[in-house]
Amino acid sequence: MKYKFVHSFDMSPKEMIKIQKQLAKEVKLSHFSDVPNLVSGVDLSFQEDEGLAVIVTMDFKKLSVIDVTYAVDKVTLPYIPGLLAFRELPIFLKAWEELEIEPDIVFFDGQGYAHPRRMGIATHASFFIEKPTIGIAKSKLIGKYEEPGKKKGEFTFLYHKDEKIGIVLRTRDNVKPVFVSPGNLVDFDNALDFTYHFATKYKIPEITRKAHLYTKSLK
DNA sequence: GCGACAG
DNA sequence: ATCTTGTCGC
Repeated sequence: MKYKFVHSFDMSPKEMIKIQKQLAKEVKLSHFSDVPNLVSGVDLSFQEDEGLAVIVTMDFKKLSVIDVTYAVDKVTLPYIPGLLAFRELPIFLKAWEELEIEPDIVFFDGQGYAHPRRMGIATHASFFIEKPTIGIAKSKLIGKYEEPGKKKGEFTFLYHKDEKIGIVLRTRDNVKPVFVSPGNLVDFDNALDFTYHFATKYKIPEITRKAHLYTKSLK
């Protein structure tokens, strides 16, 4: 991978923020014009000081699971809003090394561009795996938005300091929306289209939902 | 100073 | 994220 991960335990929050600001300069919200073939969804679960990361790979068109990979490791950092990537990426990257498949896009459970420094976990991860990424969060971290219509498919944009940073998407009728944002190497249209493609009958799009289901059953 | 705050 | 039963609503 292009970037080496600096272990979080010998870093202070200030140093982590410095790294985020540096990486943020390299974010490219460019359009991904191909139709994805294989995509992966990532989710983690924790117990005590151990974390489990699961990567589920699906066929984009068939919406079928074709591979499940995971890794377990000790966690060294507590959850700190804005610094989630430093807590979860080390374990994810361990699982990523086990992956024998090359997905076209990788979805994360959390924010992408919709972050104080535009470096949510999905965006941050892209610099290590060098793949387009998208963030699907169950709640927002920052920003303001108008409530989207109550029907599935309706959406509004999330803004921060007058800049569009994400999409508030209704994936089911009368159910709280999810917060979608491009991670890196995809644009807002891609993030919305690709995520909505996985909005079947549940609030959480199938790609991340499947990962979450495996994360629970594997422990 | 106060409120907000991904997982 | 995690700890957890019943319960309201489509």
